[in-house]
Parts: sequence; structure tokens; C-alpha cells
Amino acid sequence: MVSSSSVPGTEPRKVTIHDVARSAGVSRQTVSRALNDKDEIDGTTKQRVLDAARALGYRPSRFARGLVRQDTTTIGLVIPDLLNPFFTEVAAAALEAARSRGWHVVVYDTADTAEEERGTLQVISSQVDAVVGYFSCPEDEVELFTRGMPVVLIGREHRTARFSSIRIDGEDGVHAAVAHLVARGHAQIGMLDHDGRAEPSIRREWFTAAATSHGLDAGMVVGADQSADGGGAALRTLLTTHPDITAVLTFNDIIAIGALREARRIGRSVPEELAVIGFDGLQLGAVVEPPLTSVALDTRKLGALAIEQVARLLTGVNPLAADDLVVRAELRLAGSA
Amino acid sequence: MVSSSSVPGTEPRKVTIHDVARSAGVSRQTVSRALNDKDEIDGTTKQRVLDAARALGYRPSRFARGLVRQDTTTIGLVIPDLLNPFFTEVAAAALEAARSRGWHVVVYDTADTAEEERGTLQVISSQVDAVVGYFSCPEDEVELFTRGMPVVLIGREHRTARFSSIRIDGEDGVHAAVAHLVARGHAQIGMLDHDGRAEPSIRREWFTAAATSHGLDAGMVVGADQSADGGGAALRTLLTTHPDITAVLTFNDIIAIGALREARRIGRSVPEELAVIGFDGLQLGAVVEPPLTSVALDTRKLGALAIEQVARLLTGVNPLAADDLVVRAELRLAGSA
DNA sequence: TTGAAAGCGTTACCAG
DNA sequence: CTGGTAACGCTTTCAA
Repeated sequence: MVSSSSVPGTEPRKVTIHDVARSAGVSRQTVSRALNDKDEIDGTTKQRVLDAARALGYRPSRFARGLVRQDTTTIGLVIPDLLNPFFTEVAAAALEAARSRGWHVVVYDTADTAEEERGTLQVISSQVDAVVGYFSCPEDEVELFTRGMPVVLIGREHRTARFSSIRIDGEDGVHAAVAHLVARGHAQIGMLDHDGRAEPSIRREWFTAAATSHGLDAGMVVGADQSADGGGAALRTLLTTHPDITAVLTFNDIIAIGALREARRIGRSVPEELAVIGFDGLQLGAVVEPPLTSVALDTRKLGALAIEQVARLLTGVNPLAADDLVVRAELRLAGSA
Repeated sequence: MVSSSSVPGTEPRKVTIHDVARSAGVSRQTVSRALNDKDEIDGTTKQRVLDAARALGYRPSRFARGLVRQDTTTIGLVIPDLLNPFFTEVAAAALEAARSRGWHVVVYDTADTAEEERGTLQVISSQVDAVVGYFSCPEDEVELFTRGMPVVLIGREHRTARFSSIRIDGEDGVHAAVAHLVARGHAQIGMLDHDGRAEPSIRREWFTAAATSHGLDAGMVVGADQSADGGGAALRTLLTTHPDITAVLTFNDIIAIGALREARRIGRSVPEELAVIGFDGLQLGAVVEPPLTSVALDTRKLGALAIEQVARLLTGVNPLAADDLVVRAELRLAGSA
């Protein structure tokens, strides 16, 4: 697939520490000392070595160095789509948490395809010490490739989990959202769910439970494509079949933003004539008009928690139990509901 | 799930290929063969080795492996703020381009601080084969730490460049934007520039040139904080001092989106009473209402070009010249102007 | 089919 | 302050 472009003879042999040593007329040891800023070296010698190194364009091999001093930790961060603001936020949070530990993070964007995901799995184990992220393929497969390497799944809404996984608990948040709407006098509440996956989302289940507990019809749900356009289209569909709906919850903020836009287009003012509540609490929700009310997730905590668990798994001390690997979503009021 | 003993000080010595070999009663290379799916091995032996490896929780050292077969390329991607949608898009593009080459990408988010940038520079050279990204510190410093490693700067709007750098050329795009506004009858056009850096931005220079060439007042410029709120505040300031302004260009889309929101708040309809044109052409511009007209950059091309140049630098064949390392911005009409 | 030996490029540990 | 020598963990010859 990828042709390794190699013009014969152009490939310059890699300059090693040995070459520098010879060029500077010292031993490899001394070169190492000069380059690593050790004390036990004469100033003149050091300068001579440094000059030689520069002249030769020498760069130490990260592999050789890593082999001998086993102190660098690199984790692999696997996300389905960096352009999806939710994953962007999680990634940023994970990067920050990793950086504070001095870790390096290799990021893999699987483009939401099983193929890329598989490709990533194949290569990742030879590049990192642990994996954090999101996989949609069967856990067996993930386990197969990651071997004994620590794996922390983020926000995977699955029931079984052989790995550590950070669970997102939106039950209370969604309940609060529905309660809020009811308190505002809404009696017909719909939902724009996530389309695509086979089974109904767990977020929908939360909605169903909350609506039911308030004695509402929990059946006014349509699937939406995971995009703003998808949210708009879904809202249109929903209002066609259920014209008396006055409020909608959505699978996530992207869909909610699309619904917001659609509402404006069809002339229903928000929140007066249509209340909209998203899910995720993205920063993006603050730039739309009106600002989006959302069942908000603390994405920084999400990322930080994942990295924290990786750290524990890596050292083998006190890994967090499933009950502690939870991030709870909370209703965050803004202008749209 | 195997939990390694969680007693402090019990840090288990790393399992090496040697341990597996001994456990399976074979030599090290036989283990290597089994693990790497080579043909020259008996099925039974292979299974025995695999079992032993699994039982011991063996994972090959990526350093040792990398040392002996030098075939993996890892590049470092340095960005100021992953949460800034512009950099998100660039990062996604770079990831995609790197992935298509089978490269790994270590991402560093410098949080827009000189300190983190410096920290990154210190460690990056020992982790990657080349660097792509954005630095705000003096180029001398960058050079000092990156040694002879290929470095490609993205969209750095500086005049001097000792490294390869992808230049963003918005001159024609901004000219087209101003021409468009003039054609629509706008005679008072302001700009919301980027605040913060010392010198005026090059984007402002483009605006000045374009406005002047149309015989307009190019002096109606205020600085804006790089955020939606900043854009809103800046618009307010601008309209206070120049109430007759009917159109604004902005340093980037984030600021423009803030301006859009502010316009709605103060009751000026867009584009009828105030035309707004952003810069960058972010996907984000499509979800606001009205959709944002923008001098758009092809961020995918930006990322792809950077990776392409890294590839050439790495192999040493035909590196692109400065003239080819340019991404031109183009006016993309939408609803806001 | 398997094993012994020779590196890969670097740093750590002792000598001098 | 400097230089041998021995790892580090793995893969690649080359023999057996």
C-alpha cells in the first residue's frame, strides 16, 4: 500500500556515537557524557565533542537509549474521530494528564472504521506501554493484540468489560433534565437518539426510565445521524410525527446544536416554544445561541481518570475498581431549556 | 484477569524473551520466531512458546525491537492548544497523512505557554524522528534542541524561517473578501484582529492592503481576545467607536463566531445590518446561524503538506522549496456576508 | 526445525 | 577526568 520511497545509495548510514567518538578522538563514554551534560568531563573536551557531533549531524538513537535507561513511558491514545469535539476534549484532557506525569502520548485516529481500528491494534503493542481509548470491535480482539498490556477503555457504554473502563453514568443527569423540563411545564418530551449502532443507546434507556418515572410518554424517539445536520433532520422528523412536542433531549451536543439551528429555521423560538437539552456539555455549546443546556460530562476528569488508572495498572499498585471508574453527568443549565 | 501482586516493593522484574525461552524449554530465537509468526517453526513448539509467553505475561520491549529493525518512523506533532478547533483540524489532518504512511505520531499540547513549549523541546528529540508543528519561541531555541532533526513549522506567520515551514497565504482571499463586501455596497469595513502578540498580525496587513486598494478606511481595527467572548467584546468596542460600520473581517473564525453572537444580542441582523467574514474556514462555521462566510484554509492540505515535507526531509530526496510550501486561503461564501 | 553467536546504539559500572 | 567492558532485549545471520 505504501511504497517506501528509497533512492538507492542516497540513504546515508546512520551516524552513531562511535563515529562522533572517533571524530573527536575520544571514547564513546566521553561522548555520552558530553551530550548528557554530565559533570565529570573537561570543558574543552566537551566542546570538542559537541562540535564533532554537530558537524556529523549526530542524533542519538531513541531505541538504544530507551533500552538502557528504562524510564520513558509512552501510552497510546485511540480515538474514533479527533474532529468530533467530544473526543477532542477527551484527548486534550488525556494529553494534559499524561504530560503532567512526563509521559508521551501516541495518538491514533481510527476514523470510526473497524479497519483502521484493527490496523491500529496490530501496530500499537510494539509502540507503547499502555493503551487508553475507545474501541468498537469485540473485546476479544482488543485483548488478542494488546496481550498483557494495560488497557483502559473510555466511556464505552457496554455492559461487559474485561478491561478497565471508565464508565459514564448519565442516569441522574438525564433524570434531572427531564425533571427540569417537567417543572417548566413540558408534558411532551421527545428524544433525538444516536442512530447507527444496532441496539438503542444506553442514553436512551436513561431517558426512557426518567420519562416513565414522570408518567410521560417515552416513546417519542427518533434516531439522528451523529452530526449537526443529522440533528436538524431528526428534529424535523420528530416534529412531523409528534407536532405537540415542546422539548427534546438529545444523544449528544452535536445533535442538539443541529436541532437548535433547525428550530430557528422553522421559526420555533428556543427555549420558549421548544426546549433543547444536549448531552456531553461540550465547550462548543457555549458559542451557539442560545447557549446549550446540557447533561454535562467532565471531560477533563474523564481523561485524567483514565490516565490515573493506567498509571496504577502500569505500576501494579492499587488499581481502581470499577466503582471508582465512573464519571457522572450533571445537568448544566444554560439558555436552551 | 491477572492482578500482579500489589504489594509495594514487589515490582516484578521485567519478563524478557529469555524467561519465555527457559519456561518453554527452547532458545530465544525460537521464541522470537513463534511470536513473529515466522514459518520455520514446528506447530507444537510454537503453541508451547505462545502459551508460555502468555502465562508469563511477556511483552517484547519496543526499544530492543526498534533497535534491531529500524523500520518505524515516529514524528512529533507540537500544537499550542488542541481545543482550538483550528489546531484540531490541522492535527487531524496530520494524523491522517501520517497514518497513510504507517507512521506514528506523538502529540504534544504546549498549552500555549512558553514553558510547556520549552519542556516539549527538551524531551522531544529523544522520542521522535522528526517534528511538525507550531512553535512561538525563537527559532534558535528550536534549532538548539532539535539538532539535525527535520522540523516543519506549520502556518507560522514569520518572515524568516531557517526550517521548512508551511506558509499560509491569505492575501488573495482577504482581497476577495473585501471586494465581495464592496460589491455588496459596504463602504465602512472594520476588522477584529488578534490581540496578544506584539506586532500586528499579517492578516491585518492583508486587510489593510485590500481595504486601501479599494479606497476604504483601513484603520477601523480593534484587537480581540482569541475566543468567542473576545470576538463579541471586540465587536462591541468597534461599533462604539465606529457606529457606521456595516461589515467586519476577523482574524479567525472563533472571533467571527463571537461577533455573530454579539450582533444577534444587540439586534443587528446578519448579514443584512452587519456582514461578518471570518478566517480559517473551520467546520465549526457551518453549525452557527447564519453559516459563517470565511476566508477558508484547506486544513487537510496544510497537514498533508507538512507530513509530505517531513517525508522528503527524512529521506533526503527532493525537499519541497518554500514556494511549494504554501497553502492559499480562499473566500468561501456562506450566510454571514 | 532449532540453536549459537553476533550485533543494533546507548548508558552504567568500575578501573585507571 | 577518561576509557574499557558489560549489560539492555531483541532479531538476524549462519550452522547444526
